[in-house]
Amino acid sequence: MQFAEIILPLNLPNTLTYGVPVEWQGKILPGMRVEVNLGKNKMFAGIVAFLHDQKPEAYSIKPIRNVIDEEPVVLPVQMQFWQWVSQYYLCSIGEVMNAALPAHLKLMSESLLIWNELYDTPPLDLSDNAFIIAEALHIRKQLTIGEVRQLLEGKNTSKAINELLELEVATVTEILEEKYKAKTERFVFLEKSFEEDEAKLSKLFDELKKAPKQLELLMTFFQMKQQSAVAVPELLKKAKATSSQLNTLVEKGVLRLESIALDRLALLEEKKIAFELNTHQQEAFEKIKEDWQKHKVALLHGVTGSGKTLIYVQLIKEAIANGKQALFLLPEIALTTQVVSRLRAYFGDELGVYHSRFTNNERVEIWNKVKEGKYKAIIGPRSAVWLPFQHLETIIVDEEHDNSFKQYEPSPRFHARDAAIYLSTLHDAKVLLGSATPSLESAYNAQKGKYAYIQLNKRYGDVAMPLVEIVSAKNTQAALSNILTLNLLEKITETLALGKQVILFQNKRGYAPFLICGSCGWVAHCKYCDVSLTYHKATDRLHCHYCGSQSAVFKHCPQCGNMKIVAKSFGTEKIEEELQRIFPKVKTARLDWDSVKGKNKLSQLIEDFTKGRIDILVGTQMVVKGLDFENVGLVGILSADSLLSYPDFRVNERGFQLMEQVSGRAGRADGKGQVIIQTFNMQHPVLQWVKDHDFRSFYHIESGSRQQFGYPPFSRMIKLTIKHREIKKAEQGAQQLAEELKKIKNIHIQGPAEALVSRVRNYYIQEIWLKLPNDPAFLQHTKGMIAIAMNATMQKRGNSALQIAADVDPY
DNA sequence: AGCACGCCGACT
DNA sequence: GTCGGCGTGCTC
Repeated sequence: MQFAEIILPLNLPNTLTYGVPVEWQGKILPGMRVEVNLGKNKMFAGIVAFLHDQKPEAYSIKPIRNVIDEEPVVLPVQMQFWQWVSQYYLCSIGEVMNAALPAHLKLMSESLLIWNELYDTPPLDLSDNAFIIAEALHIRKQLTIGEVRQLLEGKNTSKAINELLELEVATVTEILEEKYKAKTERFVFLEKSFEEDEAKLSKLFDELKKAPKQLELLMTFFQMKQQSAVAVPELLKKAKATSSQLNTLVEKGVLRLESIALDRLALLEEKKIAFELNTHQQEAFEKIKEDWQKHKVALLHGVTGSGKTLIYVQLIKEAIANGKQALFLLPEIALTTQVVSRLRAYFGDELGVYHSRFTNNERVEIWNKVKEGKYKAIIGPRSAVWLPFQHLETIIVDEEHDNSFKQYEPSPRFHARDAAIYLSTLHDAKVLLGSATPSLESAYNAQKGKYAYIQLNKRYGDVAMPLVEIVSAKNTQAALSNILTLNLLEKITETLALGKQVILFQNKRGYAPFLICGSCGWVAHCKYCDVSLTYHKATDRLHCHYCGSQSAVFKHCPQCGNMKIVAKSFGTEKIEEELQRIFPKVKTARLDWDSVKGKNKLSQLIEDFTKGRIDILVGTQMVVKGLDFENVGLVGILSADSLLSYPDFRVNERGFQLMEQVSGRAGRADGKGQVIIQTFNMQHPVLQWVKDHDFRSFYHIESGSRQQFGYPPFSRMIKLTIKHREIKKAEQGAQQLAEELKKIKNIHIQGPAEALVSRVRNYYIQEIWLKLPNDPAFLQHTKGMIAIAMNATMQKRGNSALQIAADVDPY
């Protein structure tokens, strides 16, 4: 008897063992999807991890019901990759499968209610709900549980269904259906007999003289056939015919219809643009190639606007020329911009894009095209690491420092850059990390000689770096604005007069991030989370930025009854309002999570700004990432202090990266860009580094203090989050986990303690931070021990509702 | 994820 | 007295 270890898309501690029926032996391969039963009556599509012949004794074995795929959908290399992610990031293999496979390749059975044909009409002695279902069932013959739920609006479905089952009005079965549907179109062909027999054909024409419409249809068909395959809708349109006329010809045995699968991703035109690297780019390109002889990973440190993209393009071209594949990772937001169309122009159909905006069917097709090698290169965000590459030669991670490469929720909490570096070892590929402001880790690895280091410090066309001015946030005039300093207002006026655009950056959305009672100091808080509420003028309500809940604005202070409730601090909404007041004729717009919620809002906004239909753009983080605007003369950072004063060891790194990136938005074309940074703390070292564009000083000072306090990259960190609906249970669970962890040698345990936001969506949150020595062999072993400690805590009595999550490298 | 088992509250 | 709420444990 042969057995198969099956991965299911569930958070199970291990694979499950199923029996391989004799008829499938030798036909089942690892990576194929198989249909299996789980529990009483559910069916799943699981992935075969591996086959063996050791009969498990502890439980009875169910057989594999069916083999879904003819060849593996997941390649052996990917399976190794999944395994690594699961071990490294302390999550189950099922969670990895869930993240990695496109939704339409993951199947779970649905219960289907079927009408009992012995009944002519629904019986009358049913309860109201059961009768509603029975009526629908009588007409439709079958309904899924989801459809029943819709019918009853979610109320008491199981009770009503049980009633129908007991009276045998309906029966229930489980169905497992393939979710991916190929897009098809019907094409028209001439029947063989006519094709070979000219006499028969001319006889037909004679006959059809009596049916001029059919004749015309047939003539049009012959005409179109000369050019290409004839699709039904086009034929009908061109011949001005109806489908019944076409059907008559089909019934007469003249024409034949055939459904053919279409490629959803086919490009309309394919032309590839040629390009040349400039001297600096060419030098950098050659150095990368040379360094890759000795190092697997190279760090390309190139200032904003130095033309890194063309170097990437050249590297990808080479990989393709060598018959291999390339992966180009970018922060999600950058994909919405010009980069994709630029790359498409270079690579045409050989480049695939992997996007959150593709439909589930399209994602399956992208998956297949990568697996079949039809796509030679893929550009995508962090999720693109999951694609089934056959043989990668080159991986590029642009904006390598960007924290959107890290997934926080749900598990697997992986970092796409680090995962991609591991993936490269599986393919024996090379990695290029690119950034204007490298992460401290990568810079450290470069300095230690683990990574090669290539610098590109000339902006394209020798454009100068923007001039940064640090101004005191106190320099305001109450009559004008409390937020915008006189310096900034003056510069805005100047810039607009020159016909240039302005970007203002503020890291808070909404109108006022605090609503505080001017009398007793009471602050409006969320009912479900331990955070203050933000006032949004657009909705005239208070919003929680953690759980998304909204509530009405307070007219009186609930604590002291005073009416003097004032807004504290300021968000993007408020800034835009002030701008409109001060510059009534100027066109302003807002770029933040609220303003681009709609489907095409973001690309519309970007286009409007690029085309000069907007003069001043106010935004959060979103304005920083990958947006490439030519005509921006001034960038204002309104509140540097909020970027430099939150409790995290990476605050300086984040602040430096962010401000340096924002500054890079200024003066990309002519180099006369200006940056104004408003602050209450003019002497802050990070501001000086930004002013001088001084990455070296930032690196030396910051890495010195990291070493002194034993923070990464001089150690590794794991954050354990413990959640429970009851505060006592959360605290107890965290305490128990800490006790388990104390058994592990050589780890430093911090906590447990309340999380910074100690309650979200009514769950109380405790945290334990672990510091581990930075030694790969030790880490692997210790992570295993941590996983054991987590499981031991979960399995303690009364802890089943406790949620414990590990976040490895939580940054 | 779903489903069965089991223990406490509000109803016939 | 029972029906059914959800917390708990398990799925090869």
